[in-house]
Amino acid sequence: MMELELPKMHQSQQDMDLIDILWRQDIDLGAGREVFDFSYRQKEVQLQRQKKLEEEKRQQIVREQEKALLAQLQLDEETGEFVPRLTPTNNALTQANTAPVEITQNVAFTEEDGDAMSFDECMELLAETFPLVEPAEPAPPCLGPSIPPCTDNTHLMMPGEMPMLTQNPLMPGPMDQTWMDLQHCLNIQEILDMSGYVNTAQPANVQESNYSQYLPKLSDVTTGTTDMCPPKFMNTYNEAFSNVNQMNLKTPDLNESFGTDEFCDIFYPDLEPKVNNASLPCEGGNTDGQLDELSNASLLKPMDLHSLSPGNFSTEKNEDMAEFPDSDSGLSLDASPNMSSPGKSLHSDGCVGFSDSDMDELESGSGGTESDYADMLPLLFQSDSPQQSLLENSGINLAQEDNVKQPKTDQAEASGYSKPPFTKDKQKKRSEARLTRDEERARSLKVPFTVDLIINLPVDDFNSMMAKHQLNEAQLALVRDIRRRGKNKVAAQNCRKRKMENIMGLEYQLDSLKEEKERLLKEKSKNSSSLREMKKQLNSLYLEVFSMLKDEQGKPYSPNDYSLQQTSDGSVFLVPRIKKTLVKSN
DNA sequence: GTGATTTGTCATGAT
DNA sequence: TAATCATGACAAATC
Repeated sequence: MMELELPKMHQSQQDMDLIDILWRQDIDLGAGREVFDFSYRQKEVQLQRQKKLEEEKRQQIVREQEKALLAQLQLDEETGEFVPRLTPTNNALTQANTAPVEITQNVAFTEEDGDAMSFDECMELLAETFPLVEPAEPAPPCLGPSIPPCTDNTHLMMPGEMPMLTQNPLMPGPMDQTWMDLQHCLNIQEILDMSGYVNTAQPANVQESNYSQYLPKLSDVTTGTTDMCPPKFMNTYNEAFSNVNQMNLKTPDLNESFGTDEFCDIFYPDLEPKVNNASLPCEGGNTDGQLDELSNASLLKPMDLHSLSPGNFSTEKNEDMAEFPDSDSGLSLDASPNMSSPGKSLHSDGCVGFSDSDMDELESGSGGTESDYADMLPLLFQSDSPQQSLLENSGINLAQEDNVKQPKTDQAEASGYSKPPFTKDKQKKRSEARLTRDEERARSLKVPFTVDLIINLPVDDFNSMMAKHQLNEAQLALVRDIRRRGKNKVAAQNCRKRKMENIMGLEYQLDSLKEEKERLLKEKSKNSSSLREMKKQLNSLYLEVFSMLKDEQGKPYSPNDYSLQQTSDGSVFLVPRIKKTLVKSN
């Protein structure tokens, strides 16, 4: 039991002491002891007595120390300051006795050998000393003549001995506002120092915090509020994207090719205000949602490999393929599978020279993957007929498909919607030539499936198809290689597309950051000028305060010899700058 | 002929 | 574990 009670008692003692401390701190606020606990009144009386005794002892010790130190100092008749006698023991004692003062004045006296205080010193001193001064008011009265000049250089002016400006009846009324402004000025300096405006040590925070403040201005150059991309936008995008393609993905080149405003205006006319949410339009979903649409619409048309058109592998069709080298893509992004299979080529005369855009138009109009699968899968699974049967059926379906799509192709071509770029056409032919090699291999091994089918069938359907046809190892290996290469080709194209979009997104971010940097630099310059002005005002105010402080003889105190300091309780003291000489002497 | 660009392919790791 | 995807690297074709 005792072991359990003792901790409780100890804890109670701690609580009591804590309450005492809190109560002492709140005396100024009018808090009564009973606010905390009635049971400790008696203890409080005892503590007060003990405290008085301690205070008396402390003051006595201080007085003794002052006497001792004073005995070790001598009055400089020229400066009127007390300077330590140059003996090692005295110096050591002086330092020891004046340590508390040194803490508050070291910076001023060690960093500056000159007599004048720096602005920062003034600001610090004023901020600490005059929390409630109003410069707009008439000049504040100084310490009254009754305030004796400090001659006690041992302890300088201890709070209990120093004239307290705040208690001076001549002290002016509230000057809260002005000193709030002055301290705000100090805060500005601190903020400027800490925020790293110049070195951008914390760019991320600054950006995030301030993004929304300046980005809206970018909207000034936006051309509209449409969420959809206008034709002009699309055209410009095409041009810009072509430039990007020619820039070899080098950022400096990108910078040169895209001006800041140009880029932003061109690509994100209606997205700029959203940037502060860290969701750039080229990143993540937005990228897919907008840039993808743009690029899909006119630039990097993604491969649509799902338009399957099983071809005919008869020998005579091989000859036809030789005549139409562009007729066997199906894998390429740029070549429409609908138009590319051997059978297709046979049944769609005049389609050889179609541009990629025309192909894309066809793809978009064809209903995409599902519809093509609907055409394809029945071919595969309606019967387990031999290969020839399958191929023949494929040819029929292709012919039917062509009848549907051909008019659209003609329409697109006739409208001149997209003229085939020569380079693209060449590349298309090249890719088709590559694909033809797989076709050739498949034909040489008598693989009963088209490359399109091999590549684009879902894995389950693909496995079913493979299971229904007994293929030897070479055929199986080739089919799987074709499928792997085809998938990888699409993946590579998507990967490159994403890479380009990322580059464009980063370019956009870079432009945004440049704009932000410019804005911050302007703001910094503005703040610096404001800060200089406030420092001037502060300095003049500081000197004005000092000019009104008079000693017993009516002489003003010199700011070089005295400084104003504020204690933690808000009291303001006039502190002589004797420490300077002490430091110098050391 | 050379450099740049595009595209396909392979290898490898991640999902 | 297999299939697929993502991506860097390389090579070939083309301009």
